[in-house]
Amino acid sequence: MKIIPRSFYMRATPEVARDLLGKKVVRVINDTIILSGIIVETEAYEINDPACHAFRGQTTANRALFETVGHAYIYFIYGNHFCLNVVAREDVCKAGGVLIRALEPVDGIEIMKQFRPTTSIKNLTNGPGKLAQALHITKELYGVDVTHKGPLYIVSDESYTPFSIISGERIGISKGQEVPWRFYIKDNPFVSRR
DNA sequence: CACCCGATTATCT
DNA sequence: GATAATCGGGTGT
Repeated sequence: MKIIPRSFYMRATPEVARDLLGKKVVRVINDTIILSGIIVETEAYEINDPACHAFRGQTTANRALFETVGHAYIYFIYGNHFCLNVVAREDVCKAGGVLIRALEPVDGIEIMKQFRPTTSIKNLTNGPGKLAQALHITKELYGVDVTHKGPLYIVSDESYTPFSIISGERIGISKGQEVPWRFYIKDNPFVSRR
């Protein structure tokens, strides 16, 4: 259970997206409450891709995508939901990030249910807006460094069962469907769509 | 400042 | 599977 170093995120965005599967997102609230989940679904977005928020250049809202890798890029969408990305790209790329689309809940499940009341645990973190709500991820965490201990960071979890990876078209976009930059763990019940 | 729309979700049928 | 809800940010006037 080690924190993933910044160098991990300094590679081509789709590679990082694929390799984040099976890693663990840890959310610490008030230095005491620990919530965590295994990443089971991701998508890659980089600047030369019309579906990427950075495609039309840097703005106040997307600036994190252009800054140092290994930080959180969080955005608010459809008037309701926050979504979590981790900034990741190789040197030659000006901006890029990995959208965390779904988690398999591990620690603090009862607390997650308080942030996001739901009858079925399967409905707790199986979508980008859902997991942000369950882990209490808001714009306050914008730009947080996930390569050091703090309110939000990502670790490796060697005990997680080996799995197969499937890639395909990204979900919910109107441009850039050609590239297969969505990655998910085969047969995992917490993947948002199959 | 008005207009447009989106990397979603819940709630129907 | 179809669709309404909902609102901040980007764009252009």
